[in-house]
This record gives sequence, C-alpha cells and structure tokens, in this order.
Amino acid sequence: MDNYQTMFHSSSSSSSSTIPQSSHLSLLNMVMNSHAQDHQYLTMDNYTHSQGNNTATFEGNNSIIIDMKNETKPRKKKGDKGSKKARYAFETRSQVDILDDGYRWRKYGQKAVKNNKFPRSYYRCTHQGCNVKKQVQRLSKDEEIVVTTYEGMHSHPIQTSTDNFEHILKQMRIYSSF
DNA sequence: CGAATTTGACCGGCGC
DNA sequence: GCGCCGGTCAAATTCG
Repeated sequence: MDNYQTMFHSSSSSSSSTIPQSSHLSLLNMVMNSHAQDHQYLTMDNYTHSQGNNTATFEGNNSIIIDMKNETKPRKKKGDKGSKKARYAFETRSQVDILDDGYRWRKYGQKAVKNNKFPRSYYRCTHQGCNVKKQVQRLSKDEEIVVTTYEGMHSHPIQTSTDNFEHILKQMRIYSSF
C-alpha cells in the first residue's frame, strides 16, 4: 500500500450518508468490471442509499483507490513470473471497521502499522479455492477513516444470507433427536 | 463440536 | 550476515 499515495479528498462536506453494506460490493464489482486506468481515483460524496436493515452510517467523502499497476511491486516471491494482481483500496469514513461486503472472510493476521496507532487486520475469503485477500486499517491521521484493500478477484458468487440455511439445517439435525 | 479469532512465531525480502 | 519490516502460519482459545 505504499505504492499509491492515499489521496483523500478532505473537502469538508458535513452531510452524512447511509451506505448499506452490500453497496460496498456493488461498488467493487462496478470498479473491477470496468477497465480502470492505473491509479484511478473515484470519489463519492454524499452517497446515500438505504436498503433493508443492514445499514451502516458514514459521513462525508468515501473514495476508492484502484491500483491496477502491478509493476510497482514487481516481486512478491522469488522467480515469480510476474503474476498480476490488482489491488483496490477502499477508503471509507466510518465509525466501525467491519464493513461486510457480502463475502465471508476469515481473519488470519493482525499487525501494528508504523506511524499508526491502529493495527491492520488481514482477511482471506473463506470460499473454497478462492484466495482473495483484503486488509483493513484505520488511519491514525483521521481515525474515522477506514481503508480496506482488496487483492485478487472472486471467482464465485457472493454468499447470500440464504446460504446460512444449510448451516441452520445442519445444526437442527445435530440437536434434534430425530 | 466445528468454525472463526487471537496472537506470537516464523519467513522472505531488503538495506546496511 | 544481521536485523528490521511486512505478511502469513498455526496452535491455542473463543465463539456459535
């Protein structure tokens, strides 16, 4: 994440907007499906949307930072054949850092970031065979801003709430005597 | 009891 | 080589 400067439009728009958790996903899909240029910045000010009861409240500007340039970090492993991995940084002004985007994530690490009093969390998509990663960190500069960085693309449909039904059925089978 | 999280260990790359 | 840094693993622990 050192390759793209976290340009953030700090124009103080005092209005608050409400973003459903699922809209993060649709925004991400929109961004990923479009052929974005290197280091493209999208900003959405005063974005308002409401849907269902899965809502989170945000204030002011939210911006997406797309880093399609893979040359910047040429090597991750030795002898790596230049695997191209796009990364998408998602800055959100939010009070909570758990931004549910519709996928199931398993946390696999947390590290302290220098020049930042807040730790960074590492997540991986729990879907079998899908190793999309994301990391979430909060800026100490402005502790209301949460940066979510996605790496890789999902090759499977999103987990819908109806998928929990399987789990519920399994639990019922376990706890019922017949 | 299985799945998810926590957290220190571990590992590879990089600069000195 | 050595130590730092960023990222990941995995055992222990918690959670549902």
